[in-house]
Amino acid sequence: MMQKNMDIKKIEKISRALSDTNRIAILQEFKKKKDCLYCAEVNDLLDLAQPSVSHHLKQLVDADLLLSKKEGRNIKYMLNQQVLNEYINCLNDLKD
Amino acid sequence: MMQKNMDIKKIEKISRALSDTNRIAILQEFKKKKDCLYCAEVNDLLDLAQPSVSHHLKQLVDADLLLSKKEGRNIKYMLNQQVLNEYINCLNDLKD
DNA sequence: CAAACATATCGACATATTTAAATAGATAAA
DNA sequence: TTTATCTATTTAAATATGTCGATATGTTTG
Repeated sequence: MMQKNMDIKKIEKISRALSDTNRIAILQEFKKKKDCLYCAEVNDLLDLAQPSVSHHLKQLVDADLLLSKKEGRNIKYMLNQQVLNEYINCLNDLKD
Repeated sequence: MMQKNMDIKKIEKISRALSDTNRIAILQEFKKKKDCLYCAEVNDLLDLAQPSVSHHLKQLVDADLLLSKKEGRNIKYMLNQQVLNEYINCLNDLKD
């Protein structure tokens, strides 16, 4: 079931997570991969030190835009389509 | 004509404009009003000093989310539905 | 168990953002 | 034209954010 009303603090948090070119690039990378991305792939994607990448991934996870799953010593990330949809719905509600 | 691809810097700028509860509240206020908001109404809406409100409105205008029109000594703001739509389209493109 | 690997956390620094007081500019009213 | 009103800009202070080196934690491999 789709939650229609995100509270304003949640909208702020997601917007802030989206307000960085590195994090947007991470999200866009999901289109190229099937349905998941590994931490190491994100490290290769971005021209940043490992702690910085870790920081950006944490922002996205904390905003619930990404889901993470530990697989041995790797971490798998998946796009949280539901939260992204809820966010888009809130933006659509701004119109009219 | 709808521009489909917003560049990553533009997405960042709009996201950042949306990453503040005061600015989100401003945008949500457009639903209650017919199609425009005056600067003075925004001042009444937010519990902030006038220069702070001016700052937030500038962020929204600089991101092209708001259009402004001078009317005498007042300023009228309108939601830029086209840019909002383009932004939403970019977010939709992240899915699948 | 020891070494190698993957990711997270800490500490420090530089830059950006939010806020408000003071002031400036532009327009309307008296 | 003087005064009041509306909005923007400047300046400064507090807080937040992005970055990386160093290090810690957890996991696999030898």
